[in-house]
Amino acid sequence: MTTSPRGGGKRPAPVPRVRLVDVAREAGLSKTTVSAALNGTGRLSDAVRLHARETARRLGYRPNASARLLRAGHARLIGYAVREYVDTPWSYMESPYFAQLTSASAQAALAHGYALVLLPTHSARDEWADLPLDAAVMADPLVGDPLVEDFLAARIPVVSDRRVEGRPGAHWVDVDHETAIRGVLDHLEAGGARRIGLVGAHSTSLFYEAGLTAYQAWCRERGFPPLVGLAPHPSTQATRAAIDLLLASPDRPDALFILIEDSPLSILDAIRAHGLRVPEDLLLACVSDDPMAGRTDPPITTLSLRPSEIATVGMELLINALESGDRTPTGRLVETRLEVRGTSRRGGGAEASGPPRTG
Amino acid sequence: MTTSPRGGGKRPAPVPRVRLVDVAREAGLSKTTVSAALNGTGRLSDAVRLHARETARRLGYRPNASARLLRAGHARLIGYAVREYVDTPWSYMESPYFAQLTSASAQAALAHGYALVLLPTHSARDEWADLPLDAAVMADPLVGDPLVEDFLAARIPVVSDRRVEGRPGAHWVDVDHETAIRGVLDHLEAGGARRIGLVGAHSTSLFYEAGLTAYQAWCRERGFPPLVGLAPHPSTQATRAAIDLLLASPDRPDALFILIEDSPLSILDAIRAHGLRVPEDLLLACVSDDPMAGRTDPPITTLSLRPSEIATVGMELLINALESGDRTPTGRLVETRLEVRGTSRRGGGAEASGPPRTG
DNA sequence: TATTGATGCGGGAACGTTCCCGCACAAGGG
DNA sequence: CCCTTGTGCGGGAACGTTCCCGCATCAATA
Repeated sequence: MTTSPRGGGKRPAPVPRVRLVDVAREAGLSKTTVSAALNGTGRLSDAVRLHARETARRLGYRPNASARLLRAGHARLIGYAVREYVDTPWSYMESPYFAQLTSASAQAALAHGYALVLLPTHSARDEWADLPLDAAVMADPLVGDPLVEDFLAARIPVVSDRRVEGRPGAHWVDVDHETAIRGVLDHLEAGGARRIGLVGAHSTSLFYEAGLTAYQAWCRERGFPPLVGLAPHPSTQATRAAIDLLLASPDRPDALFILIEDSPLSILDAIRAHGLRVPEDLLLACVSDDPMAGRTDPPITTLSLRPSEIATVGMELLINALESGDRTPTGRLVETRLEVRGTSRRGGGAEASGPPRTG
Repeated sequence: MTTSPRGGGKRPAPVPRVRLVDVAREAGLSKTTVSAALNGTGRLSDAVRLHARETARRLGYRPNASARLLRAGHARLIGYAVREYVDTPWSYMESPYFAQLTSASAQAALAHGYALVLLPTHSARDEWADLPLDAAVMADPLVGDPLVEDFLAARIPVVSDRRVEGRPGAHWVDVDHETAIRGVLDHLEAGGARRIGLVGAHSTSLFYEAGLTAYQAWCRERGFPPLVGLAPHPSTQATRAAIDLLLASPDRPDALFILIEDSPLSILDAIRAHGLRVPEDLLLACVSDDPMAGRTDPPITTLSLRPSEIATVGMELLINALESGDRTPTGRLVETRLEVRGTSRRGGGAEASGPPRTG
């Protein structure tokens, strides 16, 4: 249904936009003078400046953004794409990590006077070639990501939230996976766990690989058995299946560390379906940035990857590189944060010391 | 070997971009010809077209987006701002409704060849005046929203997800609140409820007002007592307090309809804290687009506002208006969807008929 | 041979802005 | 009275692209 207050429409009437030169003519000035008056530049008498501004206001003049851009040589526009969910292009907003990364990126960009453009996951060159992008944020890039290659080839600086080799124009921010993982494992061990199961996923993402490697090294050092459940992909169903597999095993873990950022509720459900109590029968820690994790019963101990922090730092790096014109790659590590909550504390006592930090 | 035309600087090496004219010179052609060759336009021999393309490829030519925009007169860029959360500028991604609205908007825009630019909630004119925006999406605009006014004044068409009066360039998509609310209430009544409590919020959003009005009218018709719990603002804490108030009352409701999109888990918790079983002691229906609602125990009956649908239809309206140049306001209603699940079905029987639709 | 039409390519204006200049004029010092 | 310096404003080129033309050339037809 369409509300159309006036049925009989004439031509679309392509109202010509009022340009700088229109204002100039109306004011009896040159466009140079009007431009200077509006921008607060140049040497002008107050009378002329005021007159120009008043005329512009009266005519409803709006400068043409495209023309400014062409002159300025940059658009103050930053592309943003999440590369992980290539199959399900737009579902990443459902992930708290990416939701926070996205909004924090937009916020950080705007704080520097840039705006963020949302690109689709599967973005091909022709999707953004027409966009005057100055830089790009690539969340969870693939290895040898073609999209990243495209940007670099176009000499558009890129920042990603995964460590990459130093190539000109390719910047990165990441967390110290090894330290973070070990921090969680140490914490679970301190809570009495001796058989810590790890739930990871097959993925293009480096995160799971790094996590698995660190886990195995840690187990070897401690002489603990490595108990790994691997989901074919990081989904709720697959995660649950992996958990089931671990918990159904004859030598069941006494603690679980979920590397996959999944719904906190679903994870608790999966465990309870095996008749296990948390934390009495099983300690639990999850990688998650879902605020919900703090509101479950019991609240879940989480390792936060700190997407907001990553976004802020990454944008800093990116804009630094952009405005200095320096293409030498830069990178920074940000600290993860271990939020110790009920699922990893037996007896519900106060936590040992302040929230341990890793990194 | 190219003769470096501009910038004989020893500074950070501002590598001169290769322009169309550079390709033309290298290929021994005119820029007109090269342009036509690359764009697949004009009348050119295959030999020349190939040669031009090859030369462009060899030199790594990338067309300047800003220049194209200036020529084309439009940027194919659409602004996007969520106006509801003015106080907490970027937190809207945590709401499934807005998360879905955002990603669906970006997706729909791209399907039409447009890209979405994320604007901050509190966006002032100077934040986007430099952006070559062709149109804008305003999610949950305020009444007489100054940002909307700015856009309209700049002759930039706007679409919002709330019904607005017909002003030139202002388009809208909305759901039929009345029908939707009544649909839920009818459903709860059919499940045996006679004392249906409503939890709403004070807000700038029309949604709560419309909901409350429809509810009160419905109760009057049925002769049911209106039991309303109002949260001062739509937050988890305030919602819980409102629920508590209703459930602690001596004449407790036998069903609850939560108008506020809150965490499904938190709502179930709030009810259970009163020692009530769902759906045995209390039927429950919530306005929510959180996929989690389908995975709780029992799964929650929800009224979906269908943000993806709203975004898709809205983008259609917007781009239609944009490309036709027609500023006469248009609007469309989309159907809500009532997902009947466990919390509103006593005995866990199969549902009466297919998922009732409203609208 | 002259006329027409089609084909292949290039010249140059336009898009709307900013900014480097240059010019006119006034004031002040020698 | 001339020279210098400073002030106020405008002319016009650039930014890099697209696209409307016009000018050749050549084949086909009268």
